[in-house]
Amino acid sequence: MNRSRNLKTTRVRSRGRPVDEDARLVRRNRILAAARASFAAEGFHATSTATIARAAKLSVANLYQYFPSKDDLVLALVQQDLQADIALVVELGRQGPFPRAVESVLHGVLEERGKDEDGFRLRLEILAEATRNVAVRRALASAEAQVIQLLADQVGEAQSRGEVGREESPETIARLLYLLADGAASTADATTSDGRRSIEAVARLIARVLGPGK
Amino acid sequence: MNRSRNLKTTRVRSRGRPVDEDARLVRRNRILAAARASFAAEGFHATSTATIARAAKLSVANLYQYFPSKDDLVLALVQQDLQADIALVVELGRQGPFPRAVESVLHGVLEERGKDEDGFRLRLEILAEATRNVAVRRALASAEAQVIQLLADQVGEAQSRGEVGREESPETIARLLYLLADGAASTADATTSDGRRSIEAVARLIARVLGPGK
DNA sequence: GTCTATAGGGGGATAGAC
DNA sequence: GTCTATCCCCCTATAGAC
Repeated sequence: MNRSRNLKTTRVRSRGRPVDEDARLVRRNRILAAARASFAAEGFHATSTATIARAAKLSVANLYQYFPSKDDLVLALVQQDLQADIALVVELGRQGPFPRAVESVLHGVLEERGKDEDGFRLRLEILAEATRNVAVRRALASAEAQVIQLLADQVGEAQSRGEVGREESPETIARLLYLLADGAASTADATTSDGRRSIEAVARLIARVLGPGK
Repeated sequence: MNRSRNLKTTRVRSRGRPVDEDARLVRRNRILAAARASFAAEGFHATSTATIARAAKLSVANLYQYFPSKDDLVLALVQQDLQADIALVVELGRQGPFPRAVESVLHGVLEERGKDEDGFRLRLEILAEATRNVAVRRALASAEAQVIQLLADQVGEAQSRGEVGREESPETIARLLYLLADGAASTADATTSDGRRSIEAVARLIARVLGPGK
């Protein structure tokens, strides 16, 4: 739609014509959403471009007008997902005064596993892919560093407010939270009620020992 | 080698002829070793049977005499690897009196990541595969339950010896250790010296808070 | 901009010779 | 028991019509 038919010139560059950028973005996001569901269901390598195109309701050739290769599509999705992870951690860390925020983080991770199963499958897929794909590895390492830094900042502020003991550095505590969240996100039986109960117990234990000096 | 040429009958069953079972086992293990390296390098789905056969120095058709399908080969490897994980955790938990054994577990996991990189890549691959392959999922859930149970037993004994406080149940503490180990095994920057240092600090923190009553 | 059709290359698995 | 040769399907990516 909105085709200009009086301009049949082959190249129309650098004179910022509209070109329906909005429609392009909408379609791009539709592809990403389809790719997300497909990759989560079958993994990056077992998912064909045809499957994604079908889910996004366009042709394979058209898909290649939006992403130059399957690898580029994978990377775009990885970056989008890592950003969501960062946002989740930050959001969770803000819930309540700090030692209890630890419980919020772990509890929130478990909640998310129920609500956004695709997100957690994708996360495992990204961890595995990072061991062999350089671009994915870089994106993951960067996101990881950001999350730990953000957590450390939150812990530092909580220490200033006297909500968390000063026996350990903010970095160490942040790392501890990250390891626990990582574990809770990967553990197979976090989908069973027994598994979730145990993880919540761990969260309470950690919150208790992190409290202000005894 | 050792071919019997006077028995050209098609089926030689149930009259337990030698049939060189030993050679068969050797070859089977050579295939598993080749598959392990190949799967770790490229992942289950991106690795072709031709790649594995080449690495094991036999033909694809011959490989199919040992494993009826690629899926069966994957599953055999998964089970072998999960057994190794269990053995590792048990071994690590035995090193030293308990609160310090926590440090041994995390330290040992980091050591292993350096020594057996293939093992850790495979572990991520297994976690991802478990989300879509029922047989792999079952094997993983079973191994996970075993590891947590073994850890809980060790913690319980340590509590009897007064090495660990009784404020928390053995199961909760075991789960905590499992989550940390899981996190340490997945975390991308556990391969950097900064990352390792932080994780060791976490281990010390946990060992300290688990010590016998204050 | 979007499509259909197809190129060009591997993939898993097996038949049949030796 | 092991191999070579091959079947048949599906993959990523592109050419060219509309």
